[in-house]
Amino acid sequence: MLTVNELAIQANAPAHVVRYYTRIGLIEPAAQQENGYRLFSSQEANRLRFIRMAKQLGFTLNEIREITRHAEHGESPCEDVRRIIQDHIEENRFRIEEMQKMQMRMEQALTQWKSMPNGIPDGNSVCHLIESFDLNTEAQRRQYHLETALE
Amino acid sequence: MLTVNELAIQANAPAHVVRYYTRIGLIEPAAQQENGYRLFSSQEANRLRFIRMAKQLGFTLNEIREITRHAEHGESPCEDVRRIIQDHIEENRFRIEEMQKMQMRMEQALTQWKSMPNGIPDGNSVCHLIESFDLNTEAQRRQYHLETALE
DNA sequence: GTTTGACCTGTATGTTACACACAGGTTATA
DNA sequence: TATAACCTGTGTGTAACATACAGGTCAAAC
Repeated sequence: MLTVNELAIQANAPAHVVRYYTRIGLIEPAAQQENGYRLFSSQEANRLRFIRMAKQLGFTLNEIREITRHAEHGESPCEDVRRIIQDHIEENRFRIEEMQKMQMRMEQALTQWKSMPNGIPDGNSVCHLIESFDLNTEAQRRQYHLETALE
Repeated sequence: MLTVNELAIQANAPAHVVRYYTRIGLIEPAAQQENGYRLFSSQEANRLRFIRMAKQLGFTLNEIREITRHAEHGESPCEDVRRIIQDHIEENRFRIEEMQKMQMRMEQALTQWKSMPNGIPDGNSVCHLIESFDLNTEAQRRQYHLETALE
């Protein structure tokens, strides 16, 4: 039987994460010491390792919960796993694109601001750097055309 | 004077976001109708537009709060603005890389799994598809170090 | 004149995956 | 036996909204 900390070490996860997973019922202690400390079976260590791997693959904890629930009823969760991972791949593609757009906006802003002095705020303006930021400079339009032409 | 909805339209933000920003004190109604409805000045519409713009550039609401607080005290927030966006650019680069790695892992998993039959999980193996996937150990070691380094 | 319906209001709570604080328990060393 | 380091469970805080809820407002239809 493993305590929280021992389980954490075995499954290569922070201890507070073990406590969190226990709290939301993703893993379950097999027994309890008289002092209230939780004790886990080594089977539970396997489950925790599985959870961490699945998380590495981009599954949410709720999805993982679904998968393990299926598995407990003896049904094969693999169809679900394939479907979920397919969804994640598409969602990730979208997210990565969004982040890259954000990166471009930020870099462009920094470039625009290089030649601008720091201003002192009046009542109307908070920060003229941000307020004057122009997404549609000539340089970016050219960049944009280049990108879309490649799609 | 603008109601929540009118302000939302003017600043091109969802109304529930206007309510949220009001609740956390990022914007402030100038007055209140007898029925409790909030009324905003057009200057507040400027501020809201600023907030939305800053968010587009990747600033968090807390950062925006700091910036506007500086501006209210007559201090120029521009230095902070430049520094913050520089930090965000670096952090974002890291995150994009991580996402791309995860994307690769998932695609790799799908390919590997395509050639395998579905299995009925036994007590030990929750889903042999996932467990059989040979996780990129290098990536995981780094992830773990990142997590433990923060403790 | 009232009733229907669309639309609006504020507040409360749910979301995700933890991080941190707290008060107290345990264990090894001095 | 006292002290310090470490561990325990529980409670609350976090970001930035999204959703639900119960009710208010206003114009049009009857």
